[in-house]
Amino acid sequence: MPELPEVETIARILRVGDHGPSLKGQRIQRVSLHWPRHIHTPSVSTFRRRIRNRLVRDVGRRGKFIHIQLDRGNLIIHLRMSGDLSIAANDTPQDPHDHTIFFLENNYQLRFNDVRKFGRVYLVDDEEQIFGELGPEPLSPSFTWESLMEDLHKRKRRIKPLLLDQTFLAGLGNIYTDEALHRAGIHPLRRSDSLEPDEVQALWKGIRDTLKSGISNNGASIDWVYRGGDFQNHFRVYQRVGEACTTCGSPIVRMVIGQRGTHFCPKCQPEASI
DNA sequence: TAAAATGTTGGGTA
DNA sequence: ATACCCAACATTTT
Repeated sequence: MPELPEVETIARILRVGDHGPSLKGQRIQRVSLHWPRHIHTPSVSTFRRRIRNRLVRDVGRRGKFIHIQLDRGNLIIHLRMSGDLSIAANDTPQDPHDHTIFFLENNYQLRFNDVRKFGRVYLVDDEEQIFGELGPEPLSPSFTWESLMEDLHKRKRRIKPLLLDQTFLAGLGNIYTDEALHRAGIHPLRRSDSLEPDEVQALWKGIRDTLKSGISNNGASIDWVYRGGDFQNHFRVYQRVGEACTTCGSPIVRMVIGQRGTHFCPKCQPEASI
């Protein structure tokens, strides 16, 4: 479940606990690797050695990355398409897709479940090794509509793929990008440097409102991956092809842009003046 | 059955 | 250097 609100929801659960202990304050005894290619940095053997006996100081998020601060170094995890993290007691039966398991001192485990195996795990001294290339955090106070307009006008790209580019803005994925563009009334093929100030303001607000709504609903739970999130019931365009636009009633359409399915309302997001 | 799925990355073209 | 396309990664679902 990989976009900003889902990652934020998972990070919060790890940080404060849910119906069980939190990860914060726990010590990692060892790691069990059933799909060693999960480990991206450093080498698998070095990773095994360096993760032992590390104490978890805090858990946070940057873009779509989970950031686990240790007493020495940083454990950083990207869930990609199908990853999920949970804390489970040792005696809770494992799922066949629990590929990377961290054993904790309190007889619990941090389990990285990942059906499609696209996820990645990093252990680095300086988190900027991983976060350094990321664009701004959309919910941070330093992300303003003026800064967004400045960045948009530096480029000449179609707005949808640009918003998906994590070096441009960190955290948006396919669902929240489509939802944000609909809220802003902007066609996904519009050129970034063609957006007028009032459109940029609407986009800025659309992005932030969509993400905040996603977070307050604990993210979206779709397909076979379920986490208790509810945002899938609030989609206005995503996977609603042929259904009525919540604003004007027109049928939602789908097209492929930059190899990603893209959903929008042709009336509320007019193609005119692309 | 072929297509598509919440993501990224590397390679190639213009 | 910028913009864009395609394939790849691995698995499941429609």
